[in-house]
Amino acid sequence: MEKPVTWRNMSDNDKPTPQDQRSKAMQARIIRASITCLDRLGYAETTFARIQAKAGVSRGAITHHFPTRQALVAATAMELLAKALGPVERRAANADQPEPVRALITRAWGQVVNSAGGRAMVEILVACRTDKELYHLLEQRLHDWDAQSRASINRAYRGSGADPDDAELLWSMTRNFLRGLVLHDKFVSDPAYLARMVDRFAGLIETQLIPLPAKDMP
Amino acid sequence: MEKPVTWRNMSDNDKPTPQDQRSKAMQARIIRASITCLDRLGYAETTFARIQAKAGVSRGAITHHFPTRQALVAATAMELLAKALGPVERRAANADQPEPVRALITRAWGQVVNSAGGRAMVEILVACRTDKELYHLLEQRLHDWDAQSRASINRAYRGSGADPDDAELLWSMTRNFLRGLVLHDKFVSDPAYLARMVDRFAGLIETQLIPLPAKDMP
DNA sequence: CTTTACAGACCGTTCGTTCTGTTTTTAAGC
DNA sequence: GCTTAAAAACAGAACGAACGGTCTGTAAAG
Repeated sequence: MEKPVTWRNMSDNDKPTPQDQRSKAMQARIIRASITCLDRLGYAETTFARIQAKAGVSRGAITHHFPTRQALVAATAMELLAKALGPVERRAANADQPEPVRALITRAWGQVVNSAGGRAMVEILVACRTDKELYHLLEQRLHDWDAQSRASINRAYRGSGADPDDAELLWSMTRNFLRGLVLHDKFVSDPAYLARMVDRFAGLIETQLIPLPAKDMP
Repeated sequence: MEKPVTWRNMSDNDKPTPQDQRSKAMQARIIRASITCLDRLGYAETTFARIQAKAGVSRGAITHHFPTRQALVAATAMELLAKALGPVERRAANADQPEPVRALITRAWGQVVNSAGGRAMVEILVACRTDKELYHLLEQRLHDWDAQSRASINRAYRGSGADPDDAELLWSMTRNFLRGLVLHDKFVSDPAYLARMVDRFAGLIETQLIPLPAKDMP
């Protein structure tokens, strides 16, 4: 009752005990079901009962690891954020310079935003707008993630705009644009139109966001 | 009990009867409260009880005009969509040619998307993703509105891209970008960053979307 | 023997919807 | 115009379902 330690302190380099492994596996299982529910049912319908059924675990298992619904969704968001940094930190195949901007944007769309996890993240962000308790749990992490994402871009690209932080500005715009596409889907009857929007947008950003040669990277 | 005729047939040019006026006023009052609730509480917390309290009307009044929650939100969406076409169809002050693109985008952001109605619309679009009943009520209207919005842009601007429908593609991208900003707010600590994103984006679109002289308009 | 990991019953609240009344407007017969 | 019956516009009680959170009990790990 004292404190529901959702994440054990792993700073000391203990080997993970069997109990830790079991806990981590259970949490991962619950979070995976949470992502599916958020994507397919939305935040409001992502209830304990739904996740319980989808994950095939008991009610007690969920409430033990995540005392409130907001805590569960927050944990889900952190999991998604951790995975979402992949494309930004990826280097081009020849590693001599960063990935071309068009390829970067295309992959960010196809593999991150336009996936079950990406759509789940949109649900969480929308919920953050009105659920103060959820936002309180996530605010710091979202800001940290944003800073990390911008720093990664600054390391590998430069912007052609006036401001010195133009590269991260352009990348913030790109993330924002791709996220919006999840909702624009409802306006168009032809899904291919979204791909055209991505392509046209990538063409615009491509002229502004220039890959830095590897030797110029800090 | 037969059919809850929410909208009376006004195709014939009768003068609106007192009862119609009263109905319309009540519906507007409920919808106004619905917009406020959607903006401040989100779709999930926009309940009959909340709207009832905010609008100061009885439960029966709401259920009489809107038999289900989805019907109420759908009516709210139609109201918002009707208002949202304003900036697109507006002409420049001198009327010799359409409004400059930068001014158009700035106004679309400040007066449409980044307003209580704009944020409410984002909530509705997100809800459409997972609420099939709501989406069924709105799908056709959303597609029609999309076509109307694109047609308005095509009438007053031309795109500099390869495709003949480049203008409407660029405008779809702009709408999508501005909508996403409502959520990007949660990532940044400084709200002014959103304004910078709008400005940078407007600068990009400005080079691609060219106002047509009035004489060239159909 | 204590603590953690789970299991599942339980509870007060709130939800959307349905329903039965009451008042106001409309339409019809005269 | 006046009377009157039907219909529409509300008002508000009632209901079952489902929600999040809590609480007690059991097995496994430390």
